[in-house]
Amino acid sequence: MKAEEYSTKLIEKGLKVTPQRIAVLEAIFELKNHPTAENIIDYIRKNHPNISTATVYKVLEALILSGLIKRVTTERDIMRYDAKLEPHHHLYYSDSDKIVDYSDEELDKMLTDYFKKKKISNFKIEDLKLNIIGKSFNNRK
Amino acid sequence: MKAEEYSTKLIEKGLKVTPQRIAVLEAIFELKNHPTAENIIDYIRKNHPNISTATVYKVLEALILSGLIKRVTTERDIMRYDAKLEPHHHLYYSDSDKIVDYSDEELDKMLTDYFKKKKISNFKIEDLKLNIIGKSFNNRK
DNA sequence: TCCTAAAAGAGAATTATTCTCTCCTGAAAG
DNA sequence: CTTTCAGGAGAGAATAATTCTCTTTTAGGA
Repeated sequence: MKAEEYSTKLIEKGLKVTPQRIAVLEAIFELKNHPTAENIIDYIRKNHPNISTATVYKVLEALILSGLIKRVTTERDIMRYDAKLEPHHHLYYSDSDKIVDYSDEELDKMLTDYFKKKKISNFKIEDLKLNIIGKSFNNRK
Repeated sequence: MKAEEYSTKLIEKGLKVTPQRIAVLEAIFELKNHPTAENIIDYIRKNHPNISTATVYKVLEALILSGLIKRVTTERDIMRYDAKLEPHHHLYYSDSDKIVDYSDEELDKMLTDYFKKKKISNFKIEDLKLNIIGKSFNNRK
């Protein structure tokens, strides 16, 4: 994706366009495996050595508030980020820190249908995310 | 639950029984809303003022490894713990930090049936956890 | 009762994240 | 064209959660 496209995304959300914001957006879109803030900072510093960690954290916060990125839930005390906005679920590898996107419209339909019938008392569902925990068959990660 | 029962749990897992371990176990079982380490430490200190934070963290780690408790996934950088071992899902309140257990055998059956038919390539499923995000209808939390 | 490995304890160290305060920039107003 | 002003960026300190290191204590079997 080109810098111009990242600018467009920012403008659409009413955010000011700055080189740092483009760099953070680019990092999240390029890095696979749902990067941590540290991964993002390392990636950006290759081309942009002077960016401050505080700036990256502030940009991440702004991007989340605007809805351009999301946080991924984990069991660890490190936050991870996700550039994919379409509804999707995650495969959590129990033998590594790998997290892989899993999209499945049939599953989504089944789940929404299920909760259309089966209400949870005093709870209005906004989103459903299935965490699929497991590992690959072969030994290589 | 009585101290004796916590001892039994520890012994069953081959863990040494100590007052600190019983206190941590008791805290997690008594505290609702999936406590943080801080919640647990505060609770224990009421009866056991000298316990060190490092001990609590070490006990939590040991309990997780033995399978007596679990960590709950969150989007935050604070770890939370869960004493409930039966398969269950969680309701995440989007307007507070509340996390509530949600058990639903019918849902579990539907999901396992679904993934019995629909395999994910090169992935062996070990567990399925649905994160249900939403909020209560009324304003009170 | 004694012995030994495991556990607890204290406090420092580490790590991730957030805060504070200042400076800069770019658009808008005059 | 200059001034103003608000939002953003930056640096470094501060904070908060967790982990580590080293020493002392203890549980539980011999």
